[in-house]
Amino acid sequence: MSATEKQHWWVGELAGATGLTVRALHHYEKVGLLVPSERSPAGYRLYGSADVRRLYRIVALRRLGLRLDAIAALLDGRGLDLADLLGRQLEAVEDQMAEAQALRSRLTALRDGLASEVEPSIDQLIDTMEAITMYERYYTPDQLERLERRREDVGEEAIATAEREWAEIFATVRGEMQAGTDPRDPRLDSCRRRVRELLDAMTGGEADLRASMNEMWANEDPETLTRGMVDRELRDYYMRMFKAPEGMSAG
Amino acid sequence: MSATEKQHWWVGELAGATGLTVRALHHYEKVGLLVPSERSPAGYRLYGSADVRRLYRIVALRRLGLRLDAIAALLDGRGLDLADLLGRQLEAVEDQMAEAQALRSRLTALRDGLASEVEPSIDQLIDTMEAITMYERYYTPDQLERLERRREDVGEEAIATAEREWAEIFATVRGEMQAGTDPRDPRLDSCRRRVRELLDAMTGGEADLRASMNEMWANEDPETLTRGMVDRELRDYYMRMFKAPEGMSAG
DNA sequence: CTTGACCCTGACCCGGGGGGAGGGCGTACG
DNA sequence: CGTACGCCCTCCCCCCGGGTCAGGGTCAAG
Repeated sequence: MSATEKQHWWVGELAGATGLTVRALHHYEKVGLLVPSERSPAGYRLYGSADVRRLYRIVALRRLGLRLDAIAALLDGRGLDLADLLGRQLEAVEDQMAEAQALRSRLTALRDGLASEVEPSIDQLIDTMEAITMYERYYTPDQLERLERRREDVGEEAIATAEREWAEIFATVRGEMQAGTDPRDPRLDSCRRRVRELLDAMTGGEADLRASMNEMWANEDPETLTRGMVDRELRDYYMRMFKAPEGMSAG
Repeated sequence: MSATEKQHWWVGELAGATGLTVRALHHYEKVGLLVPSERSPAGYRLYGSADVRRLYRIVALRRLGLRLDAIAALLDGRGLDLADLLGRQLEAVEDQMAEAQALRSRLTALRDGLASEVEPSIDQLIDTMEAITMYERYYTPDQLERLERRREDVGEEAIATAEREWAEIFATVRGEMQAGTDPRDPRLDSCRRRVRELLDAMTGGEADLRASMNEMWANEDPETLTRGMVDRELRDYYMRMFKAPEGMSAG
């Protein structure tokens, strides 16, 4: 109680010192998180040193993303297992990171998917979104992330080159199909080899990626998947190219 | 207009089909995003096939995290550069990912920092938070992430071992200090070597981490930094251990 | 006494709906 | 033909963490 020590602070001083706004301090009072211990005769809020200490704790806890009611409960010692609270907070943050990552992955996929268009239309955007949704049905979030990282690693040019290669391959295969060539004919060996190389480049040889890709390729509409480049007939011919001759079951 | 084709849907059907709630569809109508083109005599909302198509687009765009007003603007063709919108959305998502990552990093650091306590108190939590805030002042987010990854890589046991080693080193150094040994005395060479090894283990030999660490070590209160293990006197003695003899300037 | 910076309360606003009250329809079954 | 059950309607308040007025009082220096 020495006369030289400051007894109380006005709301503006505290706001300036903590980086909060006056309005925020009003709000904290309203929800019962920080009620100034005194008022001046004119009704001004007067915060004592205990209030100030409490405020600094509030600010620290806010940096963990805790909600105001959780902070109040903590500071007032009302139950709440600390470790448990932090654990649940961590879980919530990880959930929202996963959500944000999914969003980002969709947005970048969309950007890449629309990059070739001069002025992309909403229709194209929706189509691409449907393709993305399809991908999300077949790949786990983890797999999608790995695919994305691979795309980043190989770079845009390599991807553009690969796209052209696929187009060439499918053109060649379509030609053989229309010529009536047997899909297992050795004449298609070079195509098969190039396909294997391309797939290896896309998946980095990871088997689970390959499995998910095959699953999608077998079940989904190829026209949607390849944006019109491959129709069902060609897709079925293509799949027969890689089937072992004995494995032809009637199912 | 064939009689066999369904002309319209009730809200509940659409809600069930899209995974939205009836309430959400009411909301979309209120904000003008999706207004059913008809009403039954009793006032029931009747959605036509165009409405349904629009709704599916809304759902697709919502998966990008777009706001309802942005979606309405897009679907109504009101200006809005598509690429620009997606770019800004991506930026926003990346901001919120960075924020979530900062939160997660604080929470895990806190968990690790409090792991040694049986039943951590709020006071200890606040102290640890202050230490974390200090770290954030000296390391960039990127550096913090690298430090964290290194901690994960070396594992808990190695960290605990390192902690014990630091304690031993500081005990030894304190002994020499109290015995009046010159900080540059060769007798401390083995300590210096162990310190260098430990720092290398912590930073993986990355120079910028080392620089930030030195900065913090030089400027901050060592008692806070080491939770009371090192006081200012010992810190200063320790720093002189690594200074070149000629480099002693008066500034 | 005035001026300018500070303070007060009260109220509405944001986003994307959740939840419920109170009451009207649709339709299948007895 | 009644009735039971599920669906639908509108209207209203609630969440969270404050932002942003509006309208008026207070403090300290000149």
